[in-house]
Parts: sequence; C-alpha cells; structure tokens
Amino acid sequence: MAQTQTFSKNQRIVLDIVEKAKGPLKAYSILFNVQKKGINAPQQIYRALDKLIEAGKIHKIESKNAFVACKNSNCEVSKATAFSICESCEIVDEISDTKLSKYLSKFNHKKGMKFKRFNLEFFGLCKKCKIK
Amino acid sequence: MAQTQTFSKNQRIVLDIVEKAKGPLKAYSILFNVQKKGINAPQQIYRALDKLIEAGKIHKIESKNAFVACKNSNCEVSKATAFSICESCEIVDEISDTKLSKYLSKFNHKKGMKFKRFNLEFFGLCKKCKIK
DNA sequence: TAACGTTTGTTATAATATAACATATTTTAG
DNA sequence: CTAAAATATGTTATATTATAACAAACGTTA
Repeated sequence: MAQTQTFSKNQRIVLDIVEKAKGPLKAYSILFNVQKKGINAPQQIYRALDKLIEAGKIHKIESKNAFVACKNSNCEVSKATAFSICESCEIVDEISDTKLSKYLSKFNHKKGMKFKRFNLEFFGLCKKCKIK
Repeated sequence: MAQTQTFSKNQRIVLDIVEKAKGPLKAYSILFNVQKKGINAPQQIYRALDKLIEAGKIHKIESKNAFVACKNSNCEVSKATAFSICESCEIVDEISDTKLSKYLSKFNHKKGMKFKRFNLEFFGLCKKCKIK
C-alpha cells in the first residue's frame, strides 16, 4: 500500500527542486538553488538527499553523481533502478520496464549471493543526438 | 580476434597494481601504492585509468568510485559490465553470465535510443556476511 | 515533562577528479 | 631519415563531491 510519507522542511525543499528539474541535478547545484531558502551548507543537502533516496523519492545516477526524482510513483523504495543516459546531451530517463525489472530481480549470483537491490545504467545516443 | 594491446609505462604500472589487488582500489590508494615508482600526481593515475578503461582492462565500480581489473579475458572493450557488491564486506565480483549479458545487450529503450554500453551493479549480502 | 530520536545549523576538512601548461617520447608519413 | 603529428609524461594548482564532528532546536511519546 502506498504509504504517504511525511518529510521535514529541508527534505521537502530539496525534493521540490529535484522534482521540478528537467534532468539530473548535482548536489551543489541543488545547494545554489536553495540558498535563498536558508540552506547554506552541503551537509544539509546530502542529509536530505539520503533520506529521500531511502524513501525512494530520489535516485542517484552513480555514473554522473547526480540526482533525479523517481518517475515511478509506485517505486517506494529504490531497490530496482534502471536508467538510459545519452552520452551526448546527457539526458537521463528512468526506465520502467516490468519485464526487465522482474528479470533482474530474479537474477541470482552463482556464488550464493542474494541480491536486495540493483542499479542499471545504459549509455548511448538519444534520438535527437543520433541525427546530429 | 584478441588483439594484444601495448601499454605505456604508467599504464602498465597502474594495471599491474589493480590486477594484483584482491578487490577494488580507489584512485588515491593506487597513487600511494606507486609513489615509490615515480608517479607523484593524481593526474597520472587518472590518465592511466582512462586508457585502461577504454581498453577494457579495468572497470570502474561507479557506486564506489573504485577500480577493478577485468576478469573476463575476452572483454576487450568494457561495454557490458555487471558486478555483485556485498553491502557488508564490500567484496566485489564481476558477473560474467552470457544470458544476462545477451539479454541486456538486446534491450532497447522505447524512446528509440540504441544502447552502446551498460553497467549493472547488484547489491546484497555475500554468503559469509549472511551468516554473521 | 523528561527522555529519546530526529532534524537542523555550522565550521572544517576529507576524498575524488580535472584544468592547464610545459616537455618528452613514440608513431607516422613524406 | 626526418619533420610533423599524436601520445604520454610531469607538475602545480584548483575544482568538485562528500563526510566528520559538535551544538542546538524540534517533535514525539511514555
């Protein structure tokens, strides 16, 4: 069941910025965006991001050290994420493909490791950048 | 055909360290390890790593900012990588599963993006850490 | 209301990565 | 062979990303 989560002031401010952004945001770019709202230090951003990631509201694009809002409204805990990243324009899309997600969630390592979480990042050229 | 690649002095030094390591190494830990060999600056490490990654000899574990030697001798260009990472002891294994690799290589985004490369990172607890 | 957990604010610093420039070395082509 | 081009090196400085540590405020809840 989709539990409505309650966030603190700073957490709401950060989530709001990331949700309104067109693409992934870097932590320090979030910081510059919220300085007028009284947030002054990186710590405050990273702390909020940590909680929001835990809650599945935000994902980290590891290869870019950047953060995006979760597009899958049902993705309460970010334990199965996949993204497509254009190497040219750097546009990032969250992939929500049930088959892919199921396939990977079922995947188990030979060496007896049971996976709790995965992150998949695809790289290529998006439609627009292919043409150029 | 497996083309034998030739590497420069610094590239060989860095590759050697990473290949001999038991697990992923951080760039600065590589640096400290090679200072006796006359490499003094991070630049030199990062430059060597870049080339080695391009050549598929080394992969970057994005979620850890660390580098491992490629275990798949046939993986000349690192365009399809998958790793299992223990969240407790941080041990990292390169997964070489032909089916998985084929499945993901064939995967295409709805939005017309053709993928050239992917990186997949699974997280969980390894056998040893599950017991503890 | 006291005790506890969580969030905030703040200063400082650690860790990761790149810029820029001067040389040197290796490779390629004429 | 040799000039030009490409690749690699060495070096200093700096940018970027992230965490440590501590004090104070807030908010539950027992």
